[in-house]
Amino acid sequence: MLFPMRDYYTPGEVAERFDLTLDTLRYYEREGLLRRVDRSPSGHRRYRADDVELLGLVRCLRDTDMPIARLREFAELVQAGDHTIHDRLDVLQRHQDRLDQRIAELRAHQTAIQHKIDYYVGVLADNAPRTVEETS
Amino acid sequence: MLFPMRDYYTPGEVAERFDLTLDTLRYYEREGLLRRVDRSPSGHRRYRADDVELLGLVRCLRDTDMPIARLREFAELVQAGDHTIHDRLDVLQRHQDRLDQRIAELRAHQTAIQHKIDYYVGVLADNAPRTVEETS
DNA sequence: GCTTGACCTGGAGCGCACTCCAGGCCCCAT
DNA sequence: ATGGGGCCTGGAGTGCGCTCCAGGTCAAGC
Repeated sequence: MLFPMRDYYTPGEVAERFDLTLDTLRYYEREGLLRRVDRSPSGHRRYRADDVELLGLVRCLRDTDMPIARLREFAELVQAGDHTIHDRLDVLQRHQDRLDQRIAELRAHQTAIQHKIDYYVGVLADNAPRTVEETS
Repeated sequence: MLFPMRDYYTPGEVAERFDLTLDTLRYYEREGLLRRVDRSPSGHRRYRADDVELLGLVRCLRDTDMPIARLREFAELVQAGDHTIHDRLDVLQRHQDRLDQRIAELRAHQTAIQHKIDYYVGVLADNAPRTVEETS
């Protein structure tokens, strides 16, 4: 099994699972995106299953361009306890709405770029036959 | 008319049209995203219709996250003349492909986030009725 | 006992895309 | 003639999100 169910995970395991560097992992912790992670007797980090789960969500949100500052706010809600679930939902739902907008925007721009492509293709089509004639 | 057909446009007009600052406009020129723009006798920039058109495309590509460096390469192709149209098409088509990928990625993450939202909604649904009983 | 490898810390550095600033010029309206 | 607006320049500064580094600790294997 690539990522077995266990009590604790090492930094290396977690970094590999989410394709993050150790530096980024520590950076996220410093920035308050994760709670202060447990340590082994020798001081090495030990990520619990719920750290890993939160990190999965963090990764998802970062990959969809949620800024670190908002992720920190979300993480603070998570730490504050179950009574913040409504607020968390709010954060996530707003993010989804922004994502809808962003996707629509990308699509619109993509259409505009396609028009430019079509225009260029037209230019090539107008020129290519002439080139064929010239070379024949 | 908001943006009349004219020989030249002022920096202010162009900035407003594309919702860019004058600083950004100058920055783009410095970075080679536009050719060296014409000047009035007093040294003020005068954007021609084709500057404006290219800027429109630049805006589109930037808004879809094409990095400045690649935009510069594209702008160099534009300046190099009509024989680069094939290369320009290549740049644009690759960008469209990346955009397809990016949109698919955003959608996938959005689905994952939706699962989290649904989970939270479930938690609220499990708790709310109990709260109602308690308060009645 | 020594090396290797995974990890630790605090802090500096980086790349990108702007963004801001001081000091100056020209032109037009009052 | 004076004041304001719009623009000019070169260069410094900003914010974000990492990323890198030096110097150190610890545990396991040869």
